[in-house]
Amino acid sequence: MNSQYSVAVHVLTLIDAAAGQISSEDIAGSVGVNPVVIRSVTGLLRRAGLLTTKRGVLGAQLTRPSSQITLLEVYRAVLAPETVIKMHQHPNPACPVGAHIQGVLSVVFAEAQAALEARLAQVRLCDISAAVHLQTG
Amino acid sequence: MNSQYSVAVHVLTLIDAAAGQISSEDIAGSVGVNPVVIRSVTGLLRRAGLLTTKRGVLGAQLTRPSSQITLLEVYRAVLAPETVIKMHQHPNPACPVGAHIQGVLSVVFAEAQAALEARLAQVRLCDISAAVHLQTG
DNA sequence: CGTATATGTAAGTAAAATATTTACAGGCAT
DNA sequence: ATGCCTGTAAATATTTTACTTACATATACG
Repeated sequence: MNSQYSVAVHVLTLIDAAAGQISSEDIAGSVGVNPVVIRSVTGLLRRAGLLTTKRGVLGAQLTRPSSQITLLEVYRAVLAPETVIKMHQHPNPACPVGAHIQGVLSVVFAEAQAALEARLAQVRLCDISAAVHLQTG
Repeated sequence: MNSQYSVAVHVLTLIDAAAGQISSEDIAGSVGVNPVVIRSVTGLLRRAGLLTTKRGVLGAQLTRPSSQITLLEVYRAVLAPETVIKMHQHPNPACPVGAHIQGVLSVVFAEAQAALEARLAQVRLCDISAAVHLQTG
């Protein structure tokens, strides 16, 4: 798994706090990466319908209040892996266990993934913003 | 995340089915990797107390019935990541959001991880064995 | 006792996934 | 028209993962 998901939440938190008036370069400065990385992430979030941006125009706007955006939606937006648990790729189909282990494990891993996603669905972007600003004092 | 976890479950399933009388080369043939990879995984499982092996002696034995081994124990045994969700590494401490986002996200990610692990704790090795052998017919 | 065979482990190489950077196109505003 | 911003492609670098080779160590059996 890459760090796009974590970056995406950071980006959305900044946009939420800045009320949209923030450049990809400013965001990049806070996240600690190249502005190109930020624009790549905002592109994913835009295609997922979580924010709007315009070529040539500074800023980004959330399409909904942060109280109506869950971390699961963000997870899906950045095309994070279907299952975070990785499967080995070349079991031997000539072996009874090798032939069926992937099918069995894919069910188990999907259940574990569903449990993880259900937890992410319970956290809203506004919860992240609130927690961050609490610590800011 | 690497595929050691998935391989470990496969290995344990084979040992369970073979009642211990199986070589790392045979296991490698079923898993589809080099025997060295198998011995590396059995090493982790041995150090975690899930099985015993001996230098020079063919085979591996589970230390407990497969009904008393959960997939969470296997997960921990192979030193799978503390959290499967990856965090970005260099947020800017001079920015209020950058300074606190890691602390906030680490809590959220830990909760999601706990949900995933709780699900893995509910699956026993014998459940995997049973599911595999059902499909074998 | 010594040979064959098994596991344990280190080390080196190859391949793949991530991260980073450069370059530039497209669009808006003053 | 110029400057500034976002969008995107492409190249490079870095890191992680996978795979392989080599060999040490231990046991069993003739």
